[in-house]
Amino acid sequence: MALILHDTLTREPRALTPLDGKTLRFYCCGPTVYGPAHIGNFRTFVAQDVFRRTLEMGGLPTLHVRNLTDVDDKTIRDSQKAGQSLADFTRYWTGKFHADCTALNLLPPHVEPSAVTHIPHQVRMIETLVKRGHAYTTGDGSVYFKVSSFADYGRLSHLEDRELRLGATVASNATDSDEYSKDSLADFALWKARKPEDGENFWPSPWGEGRPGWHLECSAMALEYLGEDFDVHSGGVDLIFPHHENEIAQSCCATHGKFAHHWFHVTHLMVDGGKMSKSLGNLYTLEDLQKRGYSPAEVRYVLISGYYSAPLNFTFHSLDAARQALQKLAKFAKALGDAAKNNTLIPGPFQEAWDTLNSDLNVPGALGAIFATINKTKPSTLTAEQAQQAWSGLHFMLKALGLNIPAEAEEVEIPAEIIALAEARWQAKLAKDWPAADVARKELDAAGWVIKDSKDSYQVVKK
RNA sequence: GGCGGGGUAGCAAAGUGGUAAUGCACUGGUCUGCAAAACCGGUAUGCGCGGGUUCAAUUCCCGCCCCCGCCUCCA
Repeated sequence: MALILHDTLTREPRALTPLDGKTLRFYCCGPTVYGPAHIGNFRTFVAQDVFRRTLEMGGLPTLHVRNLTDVDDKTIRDSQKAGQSLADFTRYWTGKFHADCTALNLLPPHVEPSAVTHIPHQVRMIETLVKRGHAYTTGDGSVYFKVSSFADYGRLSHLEDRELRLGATVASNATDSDEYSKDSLADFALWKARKPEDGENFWPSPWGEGRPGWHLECSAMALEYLGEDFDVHSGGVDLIFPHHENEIAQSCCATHGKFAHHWFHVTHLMVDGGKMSKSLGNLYTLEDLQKRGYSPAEVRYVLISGYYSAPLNFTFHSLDAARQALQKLAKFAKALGDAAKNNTLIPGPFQEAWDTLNSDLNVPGALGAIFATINKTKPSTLTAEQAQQAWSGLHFMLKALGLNIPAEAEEVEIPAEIIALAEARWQAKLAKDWPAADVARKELDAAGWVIKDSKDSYQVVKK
């Protein structure tokens, strides 16, 4: 079954079949490594991860390329502020990013190229664009892409000429713009001439020392690892314009290919019903949430629990709900029994959930179908074979969604006095000495332990 | 203003031209000395508002209101 995915460019759902007939090749715009990524960033990366997992579980191999932006205004500025070299600074934040990705159970991309290590590729591309008349140099040694040279510009974002011309008018009227200003405000930098504030961060080029423009890196790296034509390009909705629009323009003008054939954009995460921002104090990192006692798996659950194309409202209540939902999945898996475990993962009784997932990555619909199946499946009534199928189907879906269900509460050391207290309470209970039993239970509670009684035994667990 | 995404129960969130999945919360029951835990149930006459089409609309059409994002380097 082929995954049906909405395409931003054609604005319609389209079945994904690999251009080369074998491997689905896709590019994702990665993070700018100048600080900790927040959960909004991760909504996009997690959605891309579900995308990849869905393809692979469906039997289609992928080639996943995601870049690291390790040179731009922000990385240069903040590395200087931190008194570090750009390389040291971005290495640190790249490490943090990778740790978060691992915690969130994101499959590492097959290729993770960085802008700094692909300067020659970018320079070559600029040379081609200049040679073909799509780019021009300015007096200071910068190079700009000439937007008016690409007729299709604006097709992805559906921006009309009016908006683009608006920029041009402003440019011609600007009195404070420097003497090297570009022809049109819509034109964007491919190569930025070295400036004093860049410090040590400059590279040689045919146009003099400088550094590459932001938009170009993705085009150059996609070309290097995926070729002139590839299947899917993905990123947050905010990148549609100008970033992806510019990528299309550069790439189509520098090659003979069509660049990405399908565009997959993930809508932004909202927090408490509004935009996430530092000033509102509602910008969270994974670390922030872990400090509050939430697991990465719970965060991942929340991030995938909304349709990728619709706004998702993040709240702490939704994290609590995610915790319970994961527990419910874990309980079901456990109730199937150890004998149900097997290595064959097929959707089986969870076929409806799998179909739903393949329908434009409808994760909330798929989760609903998973729970619906669970609710009508009574583990105790299943034959050994049925239990195995249920286990297989559940784990097939969990793998496709990248959800790790909570492990059995690992054996925590229970202090001797707690064991003694619990035992005393149990004996009091057996002796029907209710007051004494209740006192013991209260003491345990105060100490952070809770009693779970069953017919003829009990359990003490940490609160 | 232009473009795009939304407005469904207390919260979150699917879905459909024929009468609303699912998770949380809430609530009833079983169990319990009472609880907790566990298990079994229940809970939207209604899908932003107003019109229209239709035997039938939350689902299609028209108008309006509100929220979010983008409109030059923010996932």
